[in-house]
Amino acid sequence: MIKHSRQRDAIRDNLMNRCDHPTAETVYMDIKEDFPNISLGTVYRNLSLLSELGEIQKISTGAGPDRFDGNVKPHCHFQCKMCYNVLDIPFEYPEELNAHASKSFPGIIEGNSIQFYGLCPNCMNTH
Amino acid sequence: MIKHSRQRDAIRDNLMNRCDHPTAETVYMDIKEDFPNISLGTVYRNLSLLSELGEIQKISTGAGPDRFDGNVKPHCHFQCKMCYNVLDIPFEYPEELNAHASKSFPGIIEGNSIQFYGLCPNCMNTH
DNA sequence: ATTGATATTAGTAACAGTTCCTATTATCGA
DNA sequence: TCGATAATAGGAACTGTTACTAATATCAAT
Repeated sequence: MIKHSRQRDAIRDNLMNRCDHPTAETVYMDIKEDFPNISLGTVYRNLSLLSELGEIQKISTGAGPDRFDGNVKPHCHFQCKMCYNVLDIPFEYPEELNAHASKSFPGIIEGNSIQFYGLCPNCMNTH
Repeated sequence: MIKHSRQRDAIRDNLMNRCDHPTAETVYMDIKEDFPNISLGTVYRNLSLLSELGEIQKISTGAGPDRFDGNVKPHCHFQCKMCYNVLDIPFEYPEELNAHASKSFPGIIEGNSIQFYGLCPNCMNTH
């Protein structure tokens, strides 16, 4: 049974009201302004819970800490190899991928994640 | 300037002669049979170097340690949510993805990775 | 073959990110 | 208001990985 908690609300709200892809640490620093005593463990615990519940999305990039996304609509991400920033790729998501892959795979495919990498617009211009 | 090393050869060979997606730890344990004194740091260093050189591929899954793949041809991976094993998805890789994404993204897209998740054939049957 | 410059190593310490533990506090149905 | 228990703060512990250092291996020039 899940009980309500003000901290969890704040974490959810923080993610819903931003368009970037913050780390747990970033969310933690932000929420500290309203909850000076909030613990980093609480942030991690609730980010995990919320992503299990499907209210947010966890993005593991392989470079640096995990990111989180309040937008759970399927979409692709891009990580810059230079600044490690994560951006959305705004193109039509290939919805048929799961079905396509299932044909050649004898297990159960529940979902997928597509990530691009390269140079972000910012780093592209300054180097 | 890169100098030859027997340890690096053994690491490369190990990855080339297997079809799974071992972790650094697994490679380390395997190679210990031929190089009892090899250090885990050496394995990590060479796996990084080899993947920078494009001789092998690094797979970051977001669940558990990184995996490595001696097959550098573009292909998709699947990770089981239950046993965390990583498998290949043997379907035609959507080569046009990068070009497609580039149209709607003002940075430079160098590559992508597609990962599926769900239940592997093994876990599907035993649960 | 010997030498010298330096890339690489083994071993270990340090580090980053995350999870776990425990006593205390907040939530919420009865 | 009370009682059961979910959630918390704070910090310790853990996992995967990288960094450090003295010793060793490689290899081009002699």
